Amino acid sequence: MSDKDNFFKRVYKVVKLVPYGKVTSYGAIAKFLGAARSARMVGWAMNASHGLDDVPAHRVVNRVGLLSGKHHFDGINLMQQLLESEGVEIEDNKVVDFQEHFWDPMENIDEEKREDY
DNA sequence: TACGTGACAAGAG
DNA sequence: TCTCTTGCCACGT
Repeated sequence: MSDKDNFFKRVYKVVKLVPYGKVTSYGAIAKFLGAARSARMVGWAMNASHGLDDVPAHRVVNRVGLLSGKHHFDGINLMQQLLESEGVEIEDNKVVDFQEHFWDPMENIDEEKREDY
């Protein structure tokens, strides 16, 4: 399964699982995919996800909750607006109460399903 | 074919 | 505690 799908597609699968009103980090996704030190690749995957309507890239932020990818959205505030519409407060390009909104794939995707990634 | 780039994270000093 | 350096690897030129 994962052999056929490239790293990007695996990233997309995880991002799609992020629930409404929640956010996760590049590192968390990278770690989940077994490439903890390849968080940069997750960023690349997000960059390549433009045009893919079903990939909620706005729910992916860096480890401190910073919206480091906002400039890659059509509008500078689009990412913020999308998150706020989901109930996630943003202040200074940063997620307020990041810990409260953080969704960790390592803890929310059961092991059996992980093998599918 | 080869090299530089990149929306990050973690460890070392 | 803060800053710098290294690791990672697919994609574009």
